[in-house]
Amino acid sequence: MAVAATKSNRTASKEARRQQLIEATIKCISKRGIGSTTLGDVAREAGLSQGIVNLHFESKDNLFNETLRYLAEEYKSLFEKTLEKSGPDAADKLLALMELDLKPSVCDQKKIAVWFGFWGEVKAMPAYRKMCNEYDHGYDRVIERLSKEIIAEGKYDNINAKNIADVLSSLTNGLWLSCLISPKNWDRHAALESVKGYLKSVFPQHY
Amino acid sequence: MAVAATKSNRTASKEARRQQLIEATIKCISKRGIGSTTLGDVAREAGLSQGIVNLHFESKDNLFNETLRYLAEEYKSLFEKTLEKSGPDAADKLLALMELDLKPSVCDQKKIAVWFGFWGEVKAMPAYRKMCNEYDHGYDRVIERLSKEIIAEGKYDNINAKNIADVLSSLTNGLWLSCLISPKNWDRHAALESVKGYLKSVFPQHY
DNA sequence: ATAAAATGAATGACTATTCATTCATTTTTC
DNA sequence: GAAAAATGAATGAATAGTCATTCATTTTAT
Repeated sequence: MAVAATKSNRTASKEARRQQLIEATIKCISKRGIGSTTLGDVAREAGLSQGIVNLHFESKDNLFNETLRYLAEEYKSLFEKTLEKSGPDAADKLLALMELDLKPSVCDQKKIAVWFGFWGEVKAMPAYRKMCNEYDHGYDRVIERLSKEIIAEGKYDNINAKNIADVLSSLTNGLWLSCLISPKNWDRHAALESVKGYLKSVFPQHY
Repeated sequence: MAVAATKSNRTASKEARRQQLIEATIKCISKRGIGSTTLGDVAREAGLSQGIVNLHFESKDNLFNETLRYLAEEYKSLFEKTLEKSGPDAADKLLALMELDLKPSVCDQKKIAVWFGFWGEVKAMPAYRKMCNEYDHGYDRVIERLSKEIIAEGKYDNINAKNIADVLSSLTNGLWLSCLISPKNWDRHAALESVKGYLKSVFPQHY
């Protein structure tokens, strides 16, 4: 059992508190949106006191930045693990990565609400844009590289790996948005079929 | 010349003022995000006084709702005009609608920033979700119907019109998001090629 | 002159941040 | 091993700043 968990509720380790507050922030943002999430809300959600966020995060801005970074790191780690464990072919890896994006742990209403909340504020906070760009660019390059391999293997003509990567990343983001806006009609299985349908149509020999 | 335009700057018609304030709102949201757009900002952007928004829109909430409705109506009208004037075949109509989404007047950084701003707040404001759903659903049905026609014409096997419609709408939203987040690398032409590439791969006889 | 439109200072509600105090835990002392 | 002292996490009331909204007054149009 981790040390932090053995401690009483009153004094948890600094790291555990930060984690607890970030999770409360995700819940609050997904319930109320960024605009109407107050530090009081976050503290209440975490079952702690008014001043607690400033104690651990210095400022509201910083809490939000760290929350975004937390989600970005979590995704990054899943992405890398997936890339590593899937295979052996590029086609398997590409499919595994697309499946990852639609897994319940990634394509989760709470988390998506936070992502879109931040994207909506991207103009106001250049820090968000910078962070998003840095992470996303890396993923796009991986997808492009895998596409290139598949294209070479299949001797596909007339298709462009960059183009495929663009479509796949846009498609994923778009599917997430539907999940956020029309959760009632949202169907994880149908979404995956959409992605597979696309892969089949561009790489018919592989899927 | 329209009547409104002939009036002096000081006292414009009610409609012209509302329009002016909605445009100022779009500018402000695209610059600062929804979260930090104040009524003072909007008034200043419009070159008017502090209390002006409440005079014409009653409340901030109402101003934001009307702004969203304005954008939605503007798009609706473009969509209908495009559907009507393009053709004659379903394939032409479908392409024209996809091209519409990437035209500078629609795929415009300022407007997209507003859309995503609202989407980010969708959890907090059920009114937004309702409005988005109502409009979007109508477009999806049109796209699906056109896809069905194309499928029938081309006797395409193994493809599902609903699926195509989902992909196309997700793809568009995703391309808009890239335009918002990475405006530096954003390339309208490449985006259109991505969409065309998809159409070609699912409807090879038509595109 | 009257009505309509616009102004902008004033109000009041809300909320991020601060900080003196409380409390559980750990360390030191004897 | 028990009592005393120190630590630092957590609290929550108080502060300070922001901003939506109101409204008495001014400006403009007819």
